Amino acid sequence: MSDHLTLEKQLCFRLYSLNKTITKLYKPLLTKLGLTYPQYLVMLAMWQVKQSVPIKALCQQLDLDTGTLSPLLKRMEQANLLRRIRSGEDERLVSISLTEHGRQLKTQAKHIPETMFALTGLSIEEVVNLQKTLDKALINTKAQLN
Amino acid sequence: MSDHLTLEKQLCFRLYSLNKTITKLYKPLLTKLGLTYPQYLVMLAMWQVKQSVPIKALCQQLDLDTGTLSPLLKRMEQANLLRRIRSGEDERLVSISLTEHGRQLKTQAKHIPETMFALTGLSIEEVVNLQKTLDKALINTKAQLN
DNA sequence: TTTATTTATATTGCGTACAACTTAATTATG
DNA sequence: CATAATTAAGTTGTACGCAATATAAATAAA
Repeated sequence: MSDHLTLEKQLCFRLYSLNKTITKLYKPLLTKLGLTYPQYLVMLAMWQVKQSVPIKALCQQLDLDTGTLSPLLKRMEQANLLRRIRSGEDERLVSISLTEHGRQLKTQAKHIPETMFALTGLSIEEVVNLQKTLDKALINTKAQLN
Repeated sequence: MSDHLTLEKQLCFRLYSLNKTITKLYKPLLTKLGLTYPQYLVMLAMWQVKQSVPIKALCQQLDLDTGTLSPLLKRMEQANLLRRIRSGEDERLVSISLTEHGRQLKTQAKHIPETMFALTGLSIEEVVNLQKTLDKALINTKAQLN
């Protein structure tokens, strides 16, 4: 009877649309730091560790494959954000470490989470609840991926 | 004190990640119909109308610009999903209408919304609530886009 | 009614995103 | 030990997504 094949009823379209809109809001903030949004995600991952990280670990953490990360990291190395060093022990491994410039960028990025939170116009409760639901959906959907 | 610059705390990373995961879950369903996810969104929009739709209207509805839609629609025309017809009244306008094949695909797509809902593993209440929060965030963030 | 501005679409260039494939190194097996 | 299987990165090809630009048509202004 009722038609579910409409844009308005699609949860996934909202997700797709909000993701794009938020990325656009990040843009002016990240451009100041010379980063794109996926590059910012790499920086978030790297700022959390003191040592170098193998590319494989970044792939898993960011849920990106090497087809995306390899050229992305190459561009970030050219931008002097990080270095790629092939491991001596296992010549297959390439580890990423931040440059001094990459580490220092963290200071300039400190305000971004609060700024973005404000731009969503959601209350803390709404965000916490949203996180919870998204986490549940993430766990469930990832489990379906084969 | 507490570091907000971590992947785990990022609402936006969850959004980004879930959006990608869901797109991957759509893939096998849509490949059967010869569609990509953005192409499926175009079909959802077109299935709701009987007549032709100007590209401008699609851009607004899908929140995509012509740099994305122009080549996408060209590929869909080549796949015999739709036709692009330049308006006689206003030669600038190009209107999109589905081919017979494009219209008939709707039947094969009918099950997709329910299938995808099941894959999220969320309850109806959770989805309704999620929709509500996403809508609120969408309205707020779009208002910030100048 | 010429000229300027606006509007609709298309094109170019860059950066993801991912499937499929390649290459080189390590580990497992016979 | 030699070979097969596995693993980590990188490469190739296709499709977005968008900023910036181009083009052509319609409207507004002078």
